[in-house]
Amino acid sequence: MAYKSSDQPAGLPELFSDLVRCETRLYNALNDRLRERHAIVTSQFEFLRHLRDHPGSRVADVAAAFAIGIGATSKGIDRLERDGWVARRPNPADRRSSLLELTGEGRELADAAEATFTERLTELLGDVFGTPGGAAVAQVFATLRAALERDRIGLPTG
Amino acid sequence: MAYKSSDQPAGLPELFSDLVRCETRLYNALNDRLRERHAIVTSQFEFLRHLRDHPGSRVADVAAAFAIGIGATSKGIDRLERDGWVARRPNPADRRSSLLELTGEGRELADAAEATFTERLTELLGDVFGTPGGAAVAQVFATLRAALERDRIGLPTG
DNA sequence: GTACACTATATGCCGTGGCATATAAATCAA
DNA sequence: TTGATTTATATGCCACGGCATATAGTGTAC
Repeated sequence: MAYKSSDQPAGLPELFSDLVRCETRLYNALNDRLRERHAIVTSQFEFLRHLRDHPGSRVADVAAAFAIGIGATSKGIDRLERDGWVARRPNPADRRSSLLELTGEGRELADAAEATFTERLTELLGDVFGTPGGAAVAQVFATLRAALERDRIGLPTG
Repeated sequence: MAYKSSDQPAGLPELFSDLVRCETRLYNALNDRLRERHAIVTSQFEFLRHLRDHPGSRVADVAAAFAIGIGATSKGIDRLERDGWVARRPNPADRRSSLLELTGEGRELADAAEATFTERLTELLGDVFGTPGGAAVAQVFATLRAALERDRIGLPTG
């Protein structure tokens, strides 16, 4: 049976606070390391990694994947393009949109930054999540993410 | 034994992606509901709730609690003060700082917004976390948060 | 094929946070 | 005391995201 909103298990607000505070600090710590080694921040690394693993994405595809606005995504891609890491290719099937792909430099950066990212993340989370319990937590969030995406919850306007 | 960074359990990057994407969508969904009912967003609610529960905090205390910069915190408090929800009281022990507290309106808003917040959060997370496994996840993040705070990881500069 | 609705993206304005700096006050050394 | 150092906060500049709008291209009905 689905949870009724009249049932309010104590602990959900505390869990959300803990999640947000962990995420803030992890993001900051990853930013520090990526900035010092590669002169990019985590959000840029995530774009690069996504485009490496999903070449030919359109701006709207990227926006949907990250649950951020299309305008913000367009501007983020502008910056990566200005820095020579991403190219907009004409979309033969639809001249309103472009197909995005990494340049050679962009791919090198994505790979190098990924090593740094994974190393730092392992320092930060390995003790807590490198356990059977950690795998269970990962499963919970994969499930939650799939549900939020299926129901299109929390997408910005534009 | 602590995790060595040379061990890189597959799944940590995926877990981090899932966490960030869940958090983005949850924050957006909570923003929507709080904006429509109380004309505030989640970050403002979190400030109000914190000041309600920790009256007499200084700006630096709030910044540390949320792992954001002191400047950003000062400006956030400015806005809450401008809207009549927070007051800066002179700190008798140190005239450089102020002691923060909610006004009567601020307290009413915090309480009303908390009901909305908890209701929406329960709709969003009740099914996934209202279970014994959910309690275990909560414990993992409480532990992680405590470790990050103890080691002062991920604090912005100023 | 032309008008009309719809879609994809780019752009402008605004609010907000990070970071560097300025200012005021407290603390410490002599 | 007084001068140097440190601390707490406020402020200015910049980057970035949300939202609204503009523009260009697509699809559809007739």
